[in-house]
Amino acid sequence: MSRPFYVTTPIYYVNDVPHLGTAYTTIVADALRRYHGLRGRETFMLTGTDEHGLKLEREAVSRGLSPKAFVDDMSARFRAAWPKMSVEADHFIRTTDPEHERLVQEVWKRVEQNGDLYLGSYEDWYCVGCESFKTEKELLAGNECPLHPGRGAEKVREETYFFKLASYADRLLNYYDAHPSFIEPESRRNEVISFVKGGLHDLSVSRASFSWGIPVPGNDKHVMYVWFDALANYWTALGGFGSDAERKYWAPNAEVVHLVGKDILRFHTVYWPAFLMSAGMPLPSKVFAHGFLTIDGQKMSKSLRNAVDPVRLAETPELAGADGLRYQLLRAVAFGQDGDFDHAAMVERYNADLGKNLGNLLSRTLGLCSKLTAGKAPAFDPGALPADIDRAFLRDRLELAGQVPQYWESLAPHLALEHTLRLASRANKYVDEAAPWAAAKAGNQPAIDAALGLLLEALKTLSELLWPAMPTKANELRKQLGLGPLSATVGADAWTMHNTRIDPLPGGHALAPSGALFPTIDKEREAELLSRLMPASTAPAALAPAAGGIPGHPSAIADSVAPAISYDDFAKVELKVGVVKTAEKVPKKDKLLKLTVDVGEPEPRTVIAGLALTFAPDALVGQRVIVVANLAPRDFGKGLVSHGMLLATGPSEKLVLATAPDSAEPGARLK
RNA sequence: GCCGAAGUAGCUCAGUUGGUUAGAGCGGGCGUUUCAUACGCGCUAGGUCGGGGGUUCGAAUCCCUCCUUCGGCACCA
Repeated sequence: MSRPFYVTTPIYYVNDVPHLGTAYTTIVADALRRYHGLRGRETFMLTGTDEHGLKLEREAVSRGLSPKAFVDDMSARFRAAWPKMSVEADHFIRTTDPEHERLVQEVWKRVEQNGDLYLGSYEDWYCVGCESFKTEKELLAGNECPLHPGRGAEKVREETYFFKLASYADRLLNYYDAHPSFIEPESRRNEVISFVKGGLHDLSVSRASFSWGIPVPGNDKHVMYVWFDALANYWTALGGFGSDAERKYWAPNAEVVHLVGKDILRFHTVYWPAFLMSAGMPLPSKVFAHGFLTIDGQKMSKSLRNAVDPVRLAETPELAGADGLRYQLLRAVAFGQDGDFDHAAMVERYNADLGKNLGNLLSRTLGLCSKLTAGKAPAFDPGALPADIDRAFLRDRLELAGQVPQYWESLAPHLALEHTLRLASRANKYVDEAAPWAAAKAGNQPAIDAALGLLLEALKTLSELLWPAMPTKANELRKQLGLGPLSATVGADAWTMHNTRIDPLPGGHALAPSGALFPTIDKEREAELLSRLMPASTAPAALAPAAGGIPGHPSAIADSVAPAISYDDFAKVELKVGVVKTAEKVPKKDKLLKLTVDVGEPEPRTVIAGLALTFAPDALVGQRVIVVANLAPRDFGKGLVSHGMLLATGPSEKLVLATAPDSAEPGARLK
C-alpha cells in the first residue's frame, strides 16, 4: 500500500488579502495533491488562515470591530478565493477554530510536561509588524524594524514563557544530517544548518500584554506566542491525537510536505521540529522553500501586489481562466527558485504551448477522424503497427509519458509540464509523418487507423498528464474524446501503464469534437488583454506613495499606536541640530558611515550611523541633521565610538534623513 | 566582511567520473505541407561557455585569482 500524502501551504496572515504569491504556493499544493491522488494515493491538502496576534487586535480595534469579527471577514476572502483557482483543499483551518485552540493547548501541555518550558521575563524591542522580538541590533536608528519602517518597535518588559530551544541545537543538526531531504532546496538546507550551528537562544513563546491569542493552559494571563499557535495548525487540522486523519497522515509512514516561502523557512525547520521533538510527535518529511515572484520584472511591492489580482486572472476566459493561471505559474517558474510572472510571456506561452501545440493537436486529430473514420476511434492493433514511423512514435510516446512522474515526485512541476508538452509536440510531428490525408488518397486504411488510433491514445494520455495542473481543461479535452472526467480514486493508479503499454480508445468509440480548446490570441487582442490585465504603468505609479493600500485595508503603518509617554520621559531625550562636517565609509561594514557632526560644541562629535546603503558619504556633508545628543556612547571596536544618533526613517536602502532648516543653528535643542 | 549559490545563444535554462563540429524550449529569420486554432513540420541562431592565469595531449566541466549578481549572517546609538 502506498504512503498517504499530506501537503500543506502556510496559513496566511489575515492582515493581507490573497495575492499572486500566496496563490502560487496554494496552486502548487493543489497540483501536488491532484498528482498523487491520480496515482491512487490517499491525499490530504491543507490551507487556512492565521488569525491571532497583537497586530490583528489593533487592526480590528482601529476599525471599530471586535478581533473576531475582523478576522472572520478577512479569512472569508481567502476561503472564497481558492476555489476560483480550482484549488480544492481538503480542509481550511483557522487558528481561531475552537478545535485548533483546544489541540494547540494539548501540544503545549506535552511540551511543558517534557520540561521544556519555564517562566522568565523578557525585556526587549517588539515589532508588531513581525510579531516577534528584535534585538536592539536588529533595529534601525529610531528603533525602527527594518521590515516595518515607519513604525517604531516597542520596548516590552513582561513575564513570558520560554521554550528551551537552545538545548535542541544538536538534535536538530543530527536530524538534518540523518534526513538530507528534510529541507529543500539544498541551498536553503545549508542556510538553516549554518544558522543552527551559530547557536540557538531559548524562544519566548507567550505574551501577557495582550489577549488576542490562545490562552496558555494553567495561566490565563498569558496567550501563546503566535508562532507556536500557528505552526501547530499542520497537526491540529488533522483532528488531534488518535483521530483517523491524524493516525493516517501524521504517522511515520506518511509523506508530509510543508510548502513555505523562503521568508518563513526558519520557523518551519528550526522551531517547528523542535516543538514536535519536545512533544514526542513525528516530524514532517519535508519542508520545501520556494522562491519569490516578481511581476513583469519588478519586485512585488504591496501596491503592485494589489494591482495583480490572481482571482481576476483566474476569471479571464481568454487565457483559459484558472487553468491558464495555474499553467503559467507551474510552468514558468522553476519551483524553489525565484521567478517572474510576466504578463506578455503568459500570453505568448498560452499561444505557443496550449493553443498551437496542444489545442491544435486535438483539433487536427478530431478533424481527421471526422473525415476519415466517421468520427469514431478506429480499431487497430498496437502490437502490429504497419510502418516504422508508427512504431517510432509509439516508442517515444511511452518514453515521454514515462518521464513525467519523476518530476512531480521531486516537486518540479515546471519540468513535469515541460515534458508533458513535449509529448504533444512529438504527436504533432507524427501527424505530419503519418499524413493520414495522403494515406486516404492512396486508400491505405490500415495506416489511417493506426495513426489516428495512436494519436487519440496520446491525447487521452495527455489529458491525464495535464490534469494535476489543469483539471478543467483536461476534462474538456476528455469530453471531446468522448471520455468522462478524471477524478482521483484511492488505490487506482491512473498512470501505471504509461511507460510500458498503451490503452487505446476502443474501435468504434464515438468522439465529440466541440471547437477549439485553447483559442489563440492574435496581436490586437493580445494588446487589449495586456492593457486590461497589467498594472497601470509600473514606473510612475510605483513612485506614488503606496499609502493606504487598497480601499478597506488601512495600512498598518497608519494605525500603529505606541503607548503614551509622559512629557518628562520625552524631556530626557536631548535632540539637537547638527551639521555634518565629514563623512566616510567604515571599511568592511556595509551599512556604516563614520560622521563628524557639529552640534555647537567646541569639537565636532563622532557619530557612527547606518546610512551607507542610502547615502554616499559626500552627499551628507553640509546636511543639517537631528542628533540624539545624550545617547550613551557606543563602541564599535577598532577605536570607533559613536557619540550620538541621527534620526531617519525608511528601510536601510531608502532612508529618509530627518533634517533641520538652514535657519536652525547647530547645537539648537529641539523640543 | 564572513558563508553559500550562480554568471552558457535575444529570453528561460540543460550540460561535473574533463575528450569528436557546446545543447533544448520560446522568440526571430528562411523554406515547406494542408488534416488543423494563418495552425504544423523542416532548416537556421555562428554564443570569447563572466575576466585572467594554471594543470592537461585535451576543460564550460579540475586548481588559483579577480569581477558581477542573488541569498543567509554580521554591521544600523
